[in-house]
Amino acid sequence: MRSRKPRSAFAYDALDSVIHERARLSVLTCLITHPKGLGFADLKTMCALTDGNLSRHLQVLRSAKLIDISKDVDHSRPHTFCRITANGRKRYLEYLAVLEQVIKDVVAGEKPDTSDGAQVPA
Amino acid sequence: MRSRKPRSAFAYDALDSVIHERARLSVLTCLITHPKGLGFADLKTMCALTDGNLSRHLQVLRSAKLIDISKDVDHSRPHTFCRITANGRKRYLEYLAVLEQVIKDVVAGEKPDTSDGAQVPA
DNA sequence: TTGGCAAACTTTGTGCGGTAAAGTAAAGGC
DNA sequence: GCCTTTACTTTACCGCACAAAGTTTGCCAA
Repeated sequence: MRSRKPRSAFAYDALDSVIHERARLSVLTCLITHPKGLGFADLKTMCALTDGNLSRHLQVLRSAKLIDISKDVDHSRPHTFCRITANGRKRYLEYLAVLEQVIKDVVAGEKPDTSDGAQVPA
Repeated sequence: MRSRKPRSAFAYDALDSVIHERARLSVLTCLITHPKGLGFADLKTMCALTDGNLSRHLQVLRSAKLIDISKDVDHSRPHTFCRITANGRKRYLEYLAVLEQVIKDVVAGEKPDTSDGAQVPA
């Protein structure tokens, strides 16, 4: 049982830094729950981001191949439409699995009663 | 039901940026699962961090009052010992709750079969 | 007894990247 | 016709993560 975990069991190096950033985590979570895609203004509101901020993060997500961006015109207004790619969905779910692992690690190790910390032999 | 969520439902602004950083998340997860505390070398190995990197993050965690650092001498060697504070535990668990919320949001919105994204009316 | 090597950190420097502020463009009222 | 609003993009700053170099102390070997 002890041999199962490598010594660096808490390294979490699978935590994709592109996704891990708060604003981008927010955007991607929006997009994965809205597979039809979302417009710029929708994302801006849902994620509570400023225009520039969102624009920048969308660029990062696109160059990482996590989202697709299409620009069309709606009611003679520019309209930027974003949706998550298949690869993006895959990588996002892998990222989520790491988050679940973190939670599992904590739940497994939490001992609420040991305020003196006298347990946990090694 | 729709009125329950604010418009910025995916903002996750409770995601504490001090904790969210990968290295620090790693360190804190180590410490919360080891309430007796851990030494510098232990943390370094478990979190797969370099000396300088760990040192820096420990300073940040301490000035945020999330951990206590005590320096004693063990076998006439300096020994830095870290343990999570009560406040640190509280804030870490609040952070974890946000992660769980992210997962819940995704699970609630995920529709694995809609590869064409034709469902989800609004 | 000192010279080197290693353990255990700390300090310094650099570059990336998140954020905000300013800029652009076009529609639509007044 | 100008001023505001929507819808973004670009630019600039600055804080922070990371790594590389520095420091201190102990131990072994010659």
